[in-house]
Amino acid sequence: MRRLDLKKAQAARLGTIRDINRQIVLNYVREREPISRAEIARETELQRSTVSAIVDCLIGEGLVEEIGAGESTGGRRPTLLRLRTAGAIAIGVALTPSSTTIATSDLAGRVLRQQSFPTDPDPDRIFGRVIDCIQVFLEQKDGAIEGIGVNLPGLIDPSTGVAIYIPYFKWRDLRIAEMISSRIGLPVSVDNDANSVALAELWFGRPEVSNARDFILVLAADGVGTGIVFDGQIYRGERGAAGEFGHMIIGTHAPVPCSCGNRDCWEAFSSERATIARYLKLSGETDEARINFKELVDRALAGEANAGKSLVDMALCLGIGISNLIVGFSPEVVVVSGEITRAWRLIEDSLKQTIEHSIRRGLPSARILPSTLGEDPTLMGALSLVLASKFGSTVAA
Amino acid sequence: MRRLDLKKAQAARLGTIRDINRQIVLNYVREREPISRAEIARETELQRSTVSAIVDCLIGEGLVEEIGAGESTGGRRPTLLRLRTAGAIAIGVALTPSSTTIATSDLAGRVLRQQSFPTDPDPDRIFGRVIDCIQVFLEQKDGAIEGIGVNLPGLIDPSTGVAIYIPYFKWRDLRIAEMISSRIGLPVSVDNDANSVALAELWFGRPEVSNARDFILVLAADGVGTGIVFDGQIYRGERGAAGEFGHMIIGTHAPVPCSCGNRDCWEAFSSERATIARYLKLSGETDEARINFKELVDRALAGEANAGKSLVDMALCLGIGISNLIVGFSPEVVVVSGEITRAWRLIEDSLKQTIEHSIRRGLPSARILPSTLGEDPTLMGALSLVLASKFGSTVAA
DNA sequence: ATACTTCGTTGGTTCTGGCAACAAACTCTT
DNA sequence: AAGAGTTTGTTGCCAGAACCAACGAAGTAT
Repeated sequence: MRRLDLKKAQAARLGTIRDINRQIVLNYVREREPISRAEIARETELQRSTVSAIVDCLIGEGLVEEIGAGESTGGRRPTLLRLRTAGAIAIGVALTPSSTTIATSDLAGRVLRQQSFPTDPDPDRIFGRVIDCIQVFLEQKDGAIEGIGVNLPGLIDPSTGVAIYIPYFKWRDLRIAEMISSRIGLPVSVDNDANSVALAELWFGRPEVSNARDFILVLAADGVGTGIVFDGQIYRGERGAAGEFGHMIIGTHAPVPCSCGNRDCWEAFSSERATIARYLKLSGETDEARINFKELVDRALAGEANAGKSLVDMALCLGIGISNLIVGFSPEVVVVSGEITRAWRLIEDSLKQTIEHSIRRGLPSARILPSTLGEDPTLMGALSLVLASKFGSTVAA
Repeated sequence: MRRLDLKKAQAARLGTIRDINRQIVLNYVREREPISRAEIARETELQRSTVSAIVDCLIGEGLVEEIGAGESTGGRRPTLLRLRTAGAIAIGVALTPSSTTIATSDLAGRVLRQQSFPTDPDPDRIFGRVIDCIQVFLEQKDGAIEGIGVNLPGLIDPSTGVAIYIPYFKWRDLRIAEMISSRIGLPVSVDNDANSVALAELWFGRPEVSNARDFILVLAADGVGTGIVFDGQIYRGERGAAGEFGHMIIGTHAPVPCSCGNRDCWEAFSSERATIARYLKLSGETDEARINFKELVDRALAGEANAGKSLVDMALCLGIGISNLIVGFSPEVVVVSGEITRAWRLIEDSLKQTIEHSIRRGLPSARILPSTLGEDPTLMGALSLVLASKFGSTVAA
């Protein structure tokens, strides 16, 4: 029961009906491959002839391909269809405080080529290198790249492709989309890291997550970011500034200052930086050559008590903020992402315990799951910015 | 860029295109009346002939009517259209802890007949009376009632019409929709008070609010409820349990226990009950015949210092929760509703001050507005449950 | 008066899904 | 082994809705 936005609402033209059905058929192929025309017709209640016409069109566009006949169920064998994944179609750029990763992927989100290097704090130098790297990928011509997705940690306006503020490097108002697009000539989508990881979970996560219409992604990294998915779509708020629940107040005297300067934000308690600070205090180290969070997780997994304890503390703090979000949103699922998920077995209990404890009587809880995106969720996020636009609907319900 | 829900997605049939355009044209008439066919055609970029066909159809259904010719702009004068508001079309039932109000309204949300009585704590008795009252309204036959909307304060599942838990009366699992529908034979929509007031703001609020795609409504009454509007639609979450940010933790030692039993919820600091408790403490009264919150506001408006101070305290507490919501959602607007808005001039500064103070650098703030629905926002909410379904879209974008 | 605008309608065209019939390909029964 | 029955995918025709062009109606400006 949505209220129409008359400024944006597009009246349905003759082609709209086809656009809607094309989108639906494409998504059936994506989610249920291998699948036959007849089965799509049964599920959508479209005529087999209509589905055939649309599939012919999708095959013509190179999005779908036939892969021979399936099993008979008492009659002619169905011709099975799947996504045509030959060749690279998207480039993703994941910029984090420590490193920058660039990769190409096919239509199904499988990474084909990948390259990483340390992130240079000078914006001109790092984006110069990113552009060079993109050009190398393009010259390899193993597919027709249709777009570039970039994510970085901070406040981004995705509609203009401007990075408004990146706290870690103190970058302000970088016109990233324009910078890359003017050199490369391809469309560039830019978004916040947490939002784009949420997008990746929505499109490429495990079914428990990707089939949820409403969920929250909590990305615990150098800061704490949240991505909100509502009705199968990323909620961005005004100027793309939503999802900054990391700055929700949950207490006082955090171990480190938040990127916004305060010491009472959720982020100041639950980020990787906060956890490293706690670990250093626990173990009495004052090593300025700060230990890497990755190493800290490794030590915890190897059984080092102090490392384990600091991760558990992190989980407890994460749990407080998550419980607040569950109470307000009542999402189906909360996904936790970031390096810490490697140590899931060490923290799962603490996390869930805090949450169960503070959920109010009568209100349903939510499932808490670790990220389902494998090695590099942030990279998948960057790629999703491009891939989701191939499958996502701007029109239909 | 929405991800389709294949289980729910309806393929576009031949009639879909007309449904979409019909909805768009109807909403142009609603929002821009008086308006001509030609202007709708210009704005929607549909053909004038197409718009005419759709308008004929809407006139036939009794939703739209012609009201003579408008001004010429150098050629033939346009025929102006408006919503046909003759007769009652909806019945709304607003049940609050103190009183229950029932009213009929026309298509534009204008209240035609209205009746109130104290709310009986016994569910059978109160709903019996509600049903009797509805029947009286129906017998008056001043229109064709198409549906009944009911709201009440608590946890509701709108999809089944069941009141899961109403804290104030300790009602559990009342099948309200069924109860009324089986006696009256009309469709019944049931929802939480805050959600339905948010719906009313979305459809019948001032343009600053109703044209916002994303806003949050904070209903400060016996409890504190929040209604979340995302992308022009009410966000309900799983089992309709979203919007319970009233149970967000914002401190300790609240003046009264929350309806959930704890003393750390936002609601326990900012509700009418909390404010009355503060007032009684300030003024040294211990009168068990509790003062009405309405009276408290009257006294504050009359200049009584203790009454004013307790309202200011309420505003400060409301501000803390609101600032947390702004940081996370970045909504365009936050609407405050409830009896307290009568004293807006007394509390506006305190409210905005808390919020400005805790908004983080770099993040946009939001406009804070008092409810724009006049006398009885809750009643408008109940009516909106029916009216929104006449205009809302389940299909188009 | 005459020319030009704007509005709303009409009749024919085009696009797209619905429908029915059909051929292809396969299974199962006799 | 043959025929009956099923399932799949295609083809040709129909119908609904938007598109388009033309037109009459009703004004305004010269």
